[in-house]
Amino acid sequence: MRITAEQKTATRRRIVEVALELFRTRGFEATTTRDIARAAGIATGTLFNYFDTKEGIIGELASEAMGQARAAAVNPAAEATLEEELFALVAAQLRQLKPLRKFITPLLETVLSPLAAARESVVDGSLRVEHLETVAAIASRHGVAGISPVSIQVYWSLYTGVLAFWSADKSPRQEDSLALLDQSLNMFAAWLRDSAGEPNHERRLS
Amino acid sequence: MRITAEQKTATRRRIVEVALELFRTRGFEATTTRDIARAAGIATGTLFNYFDTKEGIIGELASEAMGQARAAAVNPAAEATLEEELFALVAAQLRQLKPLRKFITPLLETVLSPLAAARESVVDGSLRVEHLETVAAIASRHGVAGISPVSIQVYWSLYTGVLAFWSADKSPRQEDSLALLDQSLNMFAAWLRDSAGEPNHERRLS
DNA sequence: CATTTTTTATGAGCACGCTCATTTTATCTC
DNA sequence: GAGATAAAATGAGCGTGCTCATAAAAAATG
Repeated sequence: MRITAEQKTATRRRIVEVALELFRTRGFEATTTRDIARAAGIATGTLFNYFDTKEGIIGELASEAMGQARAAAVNPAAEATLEEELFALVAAQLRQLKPLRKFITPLLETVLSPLAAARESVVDGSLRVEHLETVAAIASRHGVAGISPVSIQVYWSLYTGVLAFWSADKSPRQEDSLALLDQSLNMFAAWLRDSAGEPNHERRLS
Repeated sequence: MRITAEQKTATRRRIVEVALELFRTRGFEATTTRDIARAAGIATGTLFNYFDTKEGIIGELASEAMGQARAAAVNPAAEATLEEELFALVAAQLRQLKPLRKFITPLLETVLSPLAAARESVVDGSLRVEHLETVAAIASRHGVAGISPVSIQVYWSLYTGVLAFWSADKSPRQEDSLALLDQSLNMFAAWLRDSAGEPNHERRLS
């Protein structure tokens, strides 16, 4: 790695860190990109050489947190059920994301929201893809291989619902979010098992 | 109703209609509030005497569509199941919202998204409340009275998931969205019945 | 080293949604 | 109807996220 390359990553880190500090103290909307640039000692335009959008900065933070959560949740407790493993994964995510909780809403909107699923990659959606791959891997380890696209979409609805609820959860330690997660996953796992071979009974618009 | 009051509602209608036309032809983001004002023959500032935000304009359109859907779905087919009635309601909504489908994303983000649930009423959230009341009424008519807050939240996750998917659905007549809706509601209704008296088995963060 | 080429930093400037002091128009009072 | 009061319309202007022509710095080439 060359000297300048080191400087580049150093600048990138500095941006992320001063931004986190500013977001924490003043909130996301109240922090301008000019503020961040000034605090990082660079010009406004330079900021956008490092991140495409303001949301991208939180995206980086969230991305790191997600990676750590995935690592923390590789818990091969042999007797764990599907829903227990999924619960452990998402709970780990919430724990890692906790410092970002208060101002993660804009990120959820652009990256994680169901709305981002088919959007023309305003942001690259790798967070989504990676998470769904992890989930699929866990599911197939529990004998539920090749989940149908619609099942995946159902899971995504529930998952983003939990994240959204959590980001605004007023209960002391966000235990309401954990309850929601628990129920969502129980329902989902039970349904996955039940409807394994069932035919689709579709309905039509009249 | 006085003459000027009539003029006010006329202006309001005109705004909504020219906005719809512009959104349809150029998209939501590409249409500026200045464009809308000019097309409606008023000043930019005047536009904001009628609507708080640009999204509020679609909000009005969506609100009308939702009302019509509710009216259209009061179908007292005596032998309909819970999931069938819910399906009819949401399918009617999708039908009514269809003209707005391509540019409804910003509205979903501000009003319908799970993220809006606990947000400090940036928009008034009446769409959410009204829909959940309708759902609760349908449920209690099927013997599922007093749904728990967490069940409501689960429903909301699924519902917004469907809307979001639908808004970007590439299938010819959005039949993929209907399949998702069908599966989501089947799962939800089955779970509601099963977990009627079951105790919550919560888990904790370690 | 001198020179060329490539990469990175810069900040004035753009277009946007939205505001608000001011002006215009409508309504009320006598 | 003249004057006073209230309501509505106006558009210059604000602060925002982000762009892009230009300048500075670094790397490559001989």
